[in-house]
Amino acid sequence: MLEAAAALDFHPNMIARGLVTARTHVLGVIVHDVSDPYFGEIVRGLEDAAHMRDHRVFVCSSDRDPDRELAYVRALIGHRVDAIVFAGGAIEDRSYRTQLKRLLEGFRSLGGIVATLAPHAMRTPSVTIDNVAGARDMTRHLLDLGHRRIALVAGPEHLRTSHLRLRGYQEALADAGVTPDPDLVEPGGFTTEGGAKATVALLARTPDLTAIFAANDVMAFGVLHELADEGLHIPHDVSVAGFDDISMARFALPPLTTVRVPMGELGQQGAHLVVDALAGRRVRSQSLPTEIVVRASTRRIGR
Amino acid sequence: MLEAAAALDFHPNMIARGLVTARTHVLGVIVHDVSDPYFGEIVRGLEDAAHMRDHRVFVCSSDRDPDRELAYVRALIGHRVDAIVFAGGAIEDRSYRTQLKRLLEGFRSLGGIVATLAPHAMRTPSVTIDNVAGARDMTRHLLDLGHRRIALVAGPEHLRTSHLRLRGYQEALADAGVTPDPDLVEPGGFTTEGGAKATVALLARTPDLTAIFAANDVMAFGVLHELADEGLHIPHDVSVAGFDDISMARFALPPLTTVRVPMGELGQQGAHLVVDALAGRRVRSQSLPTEIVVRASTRRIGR
DNA sequence: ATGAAAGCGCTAACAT
DNA sequence: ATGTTAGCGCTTTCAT
Repeated sequence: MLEAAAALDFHPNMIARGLVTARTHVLGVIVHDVSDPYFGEIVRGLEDAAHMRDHRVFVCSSDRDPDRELAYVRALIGHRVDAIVFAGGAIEDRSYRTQLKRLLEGFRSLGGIVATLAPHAMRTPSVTIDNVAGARDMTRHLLDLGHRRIALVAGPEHLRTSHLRLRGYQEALADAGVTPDPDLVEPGGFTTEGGAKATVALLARTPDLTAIFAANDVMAFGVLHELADEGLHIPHDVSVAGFDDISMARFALPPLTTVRVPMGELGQQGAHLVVDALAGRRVRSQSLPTEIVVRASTRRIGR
Repeated sequence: MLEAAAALDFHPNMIARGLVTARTHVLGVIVHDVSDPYFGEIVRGLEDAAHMRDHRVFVCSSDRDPDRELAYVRALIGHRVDAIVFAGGAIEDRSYRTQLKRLLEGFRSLGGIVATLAPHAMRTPSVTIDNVAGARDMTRHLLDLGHRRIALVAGPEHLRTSHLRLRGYQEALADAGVTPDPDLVEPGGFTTEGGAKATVALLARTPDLTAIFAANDVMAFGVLHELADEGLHIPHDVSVAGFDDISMARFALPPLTTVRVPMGELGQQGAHLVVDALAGRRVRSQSLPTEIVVRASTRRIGR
């Protein structure tokens, strides 16, 4: 009978099944933007592992807009997804947090699972990396290279991930006894455009900088671009470092020194975590290691 | 009563609704790889428009593997998605085509809609660009700049999009009376890695080339990288052009001359097309315009 | 062992 | 206008 079904391309109706089993085999992932390489790679990993374990995934790009994010969460609950995965860092916004919390309580009472792939205050199982350590390591690397005037192109202000990477940078400077200079820190919004703009500001304000650490690779591309535009040579005049190691990073000119974040694995482990939890297995949060990858965009200071 | 529902965070069950209305408000999009910038931007556009019109989207990265693609189509049918959108060009494979055709017949008989955002032989409504014209225009641009030895880093061999872009290149050369040289054409698999490798091969085989046209931007990044590695200056020694205009293209070093494909709009129009069709409106295929965007990676030949 | 029936949460068609 | 009921395609329970 099963062969007959297969031969006739009979497709059992997951919708009907979902109604009775209360399991839809669908996961929702909320990202800032799927077309951002960082999130694209996470979604790809998540999708792969989910597909392997017979689950489908809804992509939801929120642009970090609280209302849009909430609207997506409501829609996902309406579709009775089995789990919601928050891929990006928490948006620091009081009203958003309260509303989200309420929604998620309802979702959980429906049997839903929530997980995060980035720093959140919520007590949900998560797969993350240590943002503070990553930023500290890279800053230390720059320090070891002899740099003292190290600028940071930071992430968006209201984002937890930004705070953590900023803290890592500050900690490394403090450890090395370098006086922190607020003028050396400029937010770049985690966009290439923003990275370029921040570079303009930094160059004007602190022309004595010798290195620029961008809190993500996408911004580092903007830094590289702007510096080249100014006729500055990298790494001769200025060293540049990024964070994430998106696949384009090694093809930047010059190839970008960066903190490798295993985005694909973050997504995969995230999928496994929620599917395991749905199967009733007890799951635990984990932290994946980061690693400095030194390429040609950074160099020892000085002649 | 409705207010009470809203206040209590009551989320009507779309699953149950789907069972009776035979509409799930879910779209499936099949892409080569969400983490590829080209597809990432398409998915983003599709998702935006779908979300606006109250539909959710399943992402399915097939890696252009026929079996994986077929498996995804089966899964999507099982989930009774309202529509399946094929974002990538047709895979030229006999057995795959037959099987796909059968599956889609079943899907249609269930009331499903199929659409494509790239060249396919299927007679489905589509939103596309003219790949031949785009490649012809760019080749002509290079020709106008005085180039005669123009290499092409082509796409994967079994892909319809590759054939079309190759044809545009060939047509422009023929129009200009330039003898085509098969040695100037090397496939690069539509990956950055492949673009770099193709460059190595081309440089060895045809050292007299003065321009390299990569059939997509992702490969152009590899070309740029490899050329820089060889100590060649762009555009002084070699002009480089791409295709797609992914958001990183203007931040390449030097900024990449390319054929602008409106990926986001492709996705948006794709979503509107299928949602309109689902609403019973009669829809028609459309072709979106491409445009040459000249940046710093190409220059007039010459001494 | 196999088969019949109830019910998941909705919508639509019906009756009041 | 309102309320009631049948049924969507499955799984699960219960009777045979």
